[in-house]
Amino acid sequence: MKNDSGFFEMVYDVVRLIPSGRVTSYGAIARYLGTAKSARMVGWAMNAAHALPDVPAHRVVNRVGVLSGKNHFAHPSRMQELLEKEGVQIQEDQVINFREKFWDPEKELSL
DNA sequence: GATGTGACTGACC
DNA sequence: TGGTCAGCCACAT
Repeated sequence: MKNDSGFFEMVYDVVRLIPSGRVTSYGAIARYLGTAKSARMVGWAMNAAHALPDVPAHRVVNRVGVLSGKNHFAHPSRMQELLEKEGVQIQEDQVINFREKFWDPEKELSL
């Protein structure tokens, strides 16, 4: 990963590595990429990731586990649907046991 | 080339 | 304990 193709590509690579049934935060990805203070950019990248088929943007939520970006999907309920299908329980647009489901690239990829 | 905006986060009051 | 403010960087206009 970490293609020099661009910031977005790096983001996509990380997001693609998120295992099913797990979720991560924009900040975690940003930090992994070295742009911790630019978590917004990750969100921005996700917006563009919308065009890509293999980028599970629904597994990316904000730091408290809220589906902040669900509104950007074709159907807002789609994000929750996909997550629940993968075993992630959602309530009030928020991931239940977010701490348990949380997938930290820095930790999981052991770098 | 300057200005505005955003799927966030951490710090401060 | 909870709401508000500012920073941050890439992309579009």
